Amino acid sequence: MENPDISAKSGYHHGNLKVALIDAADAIIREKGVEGFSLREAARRAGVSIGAPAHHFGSATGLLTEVALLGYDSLGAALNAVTTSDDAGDDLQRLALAYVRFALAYPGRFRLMFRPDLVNRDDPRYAQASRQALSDFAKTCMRRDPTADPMAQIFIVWSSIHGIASLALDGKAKYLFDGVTTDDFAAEILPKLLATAWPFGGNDTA
Amino acid sequence: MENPDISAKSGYHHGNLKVALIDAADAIIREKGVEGFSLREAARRAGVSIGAPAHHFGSATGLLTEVALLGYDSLGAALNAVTTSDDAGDDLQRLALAYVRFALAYPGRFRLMFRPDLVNRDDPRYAQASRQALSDFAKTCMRRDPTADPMAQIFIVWSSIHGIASLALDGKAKYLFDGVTTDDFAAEILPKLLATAWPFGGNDTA
DNA sequence: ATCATAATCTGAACAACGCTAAAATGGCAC
DNA sequence: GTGCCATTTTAGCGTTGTTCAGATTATGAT
Repeated sequence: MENPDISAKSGYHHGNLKVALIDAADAIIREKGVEGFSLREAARRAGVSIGAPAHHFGSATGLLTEVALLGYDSLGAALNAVTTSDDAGDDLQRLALAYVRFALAYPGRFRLMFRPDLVNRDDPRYAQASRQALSDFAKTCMRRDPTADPMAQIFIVWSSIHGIASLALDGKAKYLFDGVTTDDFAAEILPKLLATAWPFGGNDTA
Repeated sequence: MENPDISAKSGYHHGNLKVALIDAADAIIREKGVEGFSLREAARRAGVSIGAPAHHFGSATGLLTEVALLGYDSLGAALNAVTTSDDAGDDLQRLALAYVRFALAYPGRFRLMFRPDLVNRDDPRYAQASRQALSDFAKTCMRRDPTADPMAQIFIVWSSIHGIASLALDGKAKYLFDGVTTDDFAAEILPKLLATAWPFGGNDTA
């Protein structure tokens, strides 16, 4: 199931244990969600003893922080991959779509990224990674309405997107839209929703 | 700290163990957050053996579900307590303020209510409680714009509010608004933010 | 009042977890 | 080769949720 050449180079020393553990943790979270993760199972999957991770990460939080950082990287990449135009409203709409689809495609990663109890947010790389992931997003916000207070605008728009992602991930969309599958929501309902009911999509100050 | 007459009626039988455990769990969550909760400590606080809760709730999830249900009740009460006017936009704004303030005032309860791994959402009372809590809110949404698709509108507005609450609770407001305390955010910044940058506050279709 | 039955609670056991520290092992510079 | 240092193992501690046999109390029928 996983990349076989990641684990076990040879002998007593693993050679690549740090990234092997991160990969194992990410895989567990993808398969069984954040709550299904355990440090011991990550060690097991990496083919190593239960005390080994401590040397590289100190604690479970240390390992999960690395996974969360990768999560922010992949979110940033997903947002960075959306096509841009000269209409900031359209761009914002596509960014929102990508944000929510990322959450639905990688629910474990996404949940982990916003779990302050599982992640060490004092790590300076955390602030850096989250800032970086949302940079395109922030730029587009300000391009859409340069007159508005930047912080206020970004916070409000981000909140809206993040709320949609969170509630959709928690199955509230299913609950409101009467038994629609996650795939249908991401493919059909969500784009329509963003195009019609979402107030940040149009070009207000063209 | 807790209500003393809740625990321990007399002798072998507790007499009121079910609600005593719910109260204990709620208190733990208030003091130490959702992650600080443990079934054994709830039993300890109720002055009862570690196996006792199982009889009433089956599992930890069972007990936490009861706490979450009370959480929805208190959220519904908080939303129900906001003053209403003939301007649906203003009302929506006040409801949003109350929603976010509830999340900031009861962070443990709020987080628990949206943790599918800790709560049994198949319990029919769960859907009922969450529907009930948001009923005022849904009504005001439709009063504000009767022409819009009800489900779409409610989902979008609720998402926005919920996102603000979640991000503020996670300290992202602190991160965006440069070292502001939670109290300052709730008292000063948030009302201003909702009045100016929030797109659902004004009376669009008066 | 007596007694069977149901409800309630105890206490011990089990498997799993995160974390810690001492010991063992292997690679590497010298 | 030898000694040092990073790495990994192993064993142990304290904690958790869950299960279950048995003890205790309440209830309701007779």
